[in-house]
Amino acid sequence: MAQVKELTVGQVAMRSGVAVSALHFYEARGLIRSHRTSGNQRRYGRDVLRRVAIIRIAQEVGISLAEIGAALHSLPESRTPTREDWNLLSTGWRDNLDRKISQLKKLRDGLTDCIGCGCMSIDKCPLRNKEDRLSADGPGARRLLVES
Amino acid sequence: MAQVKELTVGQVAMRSGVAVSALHFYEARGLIRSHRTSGNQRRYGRDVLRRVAIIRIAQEVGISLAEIGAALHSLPESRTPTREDWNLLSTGWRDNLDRKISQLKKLRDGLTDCIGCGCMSIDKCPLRNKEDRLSADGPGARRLLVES
DNA sequence: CTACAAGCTCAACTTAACTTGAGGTCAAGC
DNA sequence: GCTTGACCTCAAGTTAAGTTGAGCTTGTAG
Repeated sequence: MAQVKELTVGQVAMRSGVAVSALHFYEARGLIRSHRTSGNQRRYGRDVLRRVAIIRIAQEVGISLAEIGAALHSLPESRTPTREDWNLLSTGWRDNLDRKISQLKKLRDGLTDCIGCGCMSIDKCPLRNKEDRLSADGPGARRLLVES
Repeated sequence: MAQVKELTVGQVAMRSGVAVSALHFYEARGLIRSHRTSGNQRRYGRDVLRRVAIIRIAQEVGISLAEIGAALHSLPESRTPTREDWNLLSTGWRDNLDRKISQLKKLRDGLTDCIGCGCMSIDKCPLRNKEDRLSADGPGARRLLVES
C-alpha cells in the first residue's frame, strides 16, 4: 500500500467540519488518535475522517461521547479499520439504535400507543418502561440522559 | 366532567419517574404548569403526566428542552389537551423526527452508504451533508448540537 | 531570513439540564 | 400540640461537550 498523505489538524477540521478545538478535545478523550511530527504537531491518518464523521452522526442522534468512545475502541488500533470493522461497530450499536428508532417512530406517529392507551403511569407504559430502571431508584441523582 | 383529583409534586415525581427538582426546573422553564394551594404548594392536573412523559421521551432521542418547550406551547393552555392536540404536536415534529430516524437507520445499517462509498469528504457525503450548513461557516463557534 | 499563519498547551469560561444544600413552611398522625 | 415528612425558594455545584484566550513554537512563502 502506498503511503497516503497525512493530515494536519487544520485540514481535518476543514474536511470534517468540526473545529480544531473539538479535535483536540476528542483526542484528549481518546476518540481519535494522532502521532506527532518532530515539531510536536499532530498528524492524522485518513481514517480519522471516518471516525469524526461517525462521532458527529452518532452525537446528533443523542449518543454520548463516552458511548461513542467505547464503540470506537472496538476498532483495531494497529491497522486501518476495514469496512468489515466499521460494520461490526455499528451492529454493536444495533440494540441501542433500534430502541431509539422505535421511540422516535412512536413520537412521530403521535405516540399512539401511550397517549391512546392512557397508560402514562410509568410502571405500565410500554414505551417508557423499556429498560427504564431509573424510576425504580426513586427520585434523586441520575445521569443527564438515560445510560444504555 | 367530574373534578379529577390533583397531584402534588411528589406524586407526579413518583408516577413520572423524574425528580421533584426536575419538575421544579421544567416549571421554571415553562414546560409544565401548576397552580398553588393556599399554602403555596404546587398542584398539578392529570395531563402533566403526559407532558412529562413526552418531555422525557423527546429528550431521550436528543431533542432539547427548548425545542420541546416550543412544541408544548402549541398545546392549548385553557383546556386539557385532547388526543388530537397531542397528535398535532407530534406531527409538528415530523420533519425533525424523520431526519433523525433516517440518520439512525443509516448508522444502524453500518453506514453503508457513506463508509462503502468512501465519500467521507463532508461536502459530498449524502449522510453528513443533509442540512449541514455548519461546515460552511468554517471552524469556530457552533452549537453543541445541530440546531436544525 | 523573516513574517505570519497555523500549531501547541493549559486554564478558564459557556450552555444545558439538572442536583444539592441551606434555611424555613405546611399538614397529617399520634 | 407537636413532630415528622413533604414542600417552598434561592443560590451554588455538577457533568458533558466544547470554546476562548494567553503565551509560546513551527513552518512555509515571499
